[in-house]
Amino acid sequence: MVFDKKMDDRLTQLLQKHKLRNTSVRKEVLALFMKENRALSSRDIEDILQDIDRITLYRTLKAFQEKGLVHKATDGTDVSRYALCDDCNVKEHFHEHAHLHCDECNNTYCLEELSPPDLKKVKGVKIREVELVVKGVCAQCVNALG
Amino acid sequence: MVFDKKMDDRLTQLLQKHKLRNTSVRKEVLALFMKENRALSSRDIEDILQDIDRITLYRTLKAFQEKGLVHKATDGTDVSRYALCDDCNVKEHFHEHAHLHCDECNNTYCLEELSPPDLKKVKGVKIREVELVVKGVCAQCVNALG
DNA sequence: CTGTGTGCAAAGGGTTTGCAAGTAC
DNA sequence: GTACTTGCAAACCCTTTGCACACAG
Repeated sequence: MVFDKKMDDRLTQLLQKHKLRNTSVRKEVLALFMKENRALSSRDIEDILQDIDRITLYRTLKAFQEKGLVHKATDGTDVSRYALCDDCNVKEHFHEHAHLHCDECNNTYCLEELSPPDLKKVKGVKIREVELVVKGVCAQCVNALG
Repeated sequence: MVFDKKMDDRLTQLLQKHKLRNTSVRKEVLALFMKENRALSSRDIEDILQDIDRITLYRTLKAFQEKGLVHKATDGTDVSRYALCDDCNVKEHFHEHAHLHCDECNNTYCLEELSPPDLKKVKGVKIREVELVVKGVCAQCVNALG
């Protein structure tokens, strides 16, 4: 995949910002995350970017996650999915948003408008991160089904 | 494992109530769920009940889940964990509670006192189930760590 | 007796590790 | 030049499937 200069610069900058080396695999994967508006599993990426080695992909996702470029999107399924950390605080890696897993298309989307409840009322435990997992049918499929 | 009569009756009744045949494997697994106050993975159960065949265990958990005796406890890890459906509506299998996964002991507990927020405000999607996934340190470990 | 559960073996799917060659900086 | 990344093979772990035997109702 060849990107136009503007896109290429953007990808390079994002990688550098997260202290990740600027390789073609990483740029392709990152570009895919920016293009798709859903959480991607390793399998999803593999199916779309067919020229990428599966093992390299696992390591790429691991590196992205460690450097705070993506986060694991818990969606209640057995498959690990990842989504871009657009706005999250990289240091804390705290994600106060929700994910919707669609029963129909089997995709997972971030529900930006939703945030988990305040958990101050829970006594005795230390809370580091909260995620809201929603299962149902996404807007696209609701429309398609009529 | 041999249970006293009272316990044995209780196990048998619970299984019958959920239209599950009354076998020794199922009684042992069910008894373990009742004893432990945490969500159990297949591996957890296997480690504790060492005489139980792994494959039978998978099938037992699947049957329990299908008959509404246990539910999958989403906790953001890669391992599937199950917890007893004490109070949930079996028909809908709707779980309005939260799970806390402890970074220290790696266990997952139900947070009964917490319930997910009302999601009526989300437009355009159809919501079937909501789970709240909390990551942090459980009460026991908070105490142990001082 | 009939349908279901159990246990073994084998296979499947996703993920990780070891290592040699290649590449970014 | 050095440290990191890539790609292939192999291994690993968790889970499912097929089949014969055993058991609950």
